[in-house]
Amino acid sequence: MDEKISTADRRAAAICAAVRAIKRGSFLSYGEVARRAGLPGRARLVGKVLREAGDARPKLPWHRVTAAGGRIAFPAGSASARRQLRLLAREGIETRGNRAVVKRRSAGARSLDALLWKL
DNA sequence: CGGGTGACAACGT
DNA sequence: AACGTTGCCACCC
Repeated sequence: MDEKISTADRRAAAICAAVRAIKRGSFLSYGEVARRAGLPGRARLVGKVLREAGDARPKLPWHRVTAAGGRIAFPAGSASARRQLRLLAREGIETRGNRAVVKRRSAGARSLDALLWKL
């Protein structure tokens, strides 16, 4: 049975591999996972793959994948969001509201919009 | 073939 | 920090 391996399946496999490669205690954004899987620009595909993998691959560390800037992709307060936050916290990742705290490089980069808002 | 949709990202206001 | 827009790509009607 020479199963034709569709590109979709090949991509899904690459994405799962990239997710499995995320070390315990750290996390990556969808875009970054896509890039590491050799699929730059396919962040949305990562989301789709993880959603479907949820039913079939309970071992996959899906909780280590966040939206840009550590934001949790699920609606704040939803069961899924709380589940993900709990799993991250359990690995020692600091969480704040509906996000995983990203290591800051410096404190001065946000002046721009902070101004607009604040005043 | 055209339009809607989504566990996204980047940018502007 | 919070929305709205646009770009993006794979899928499904």
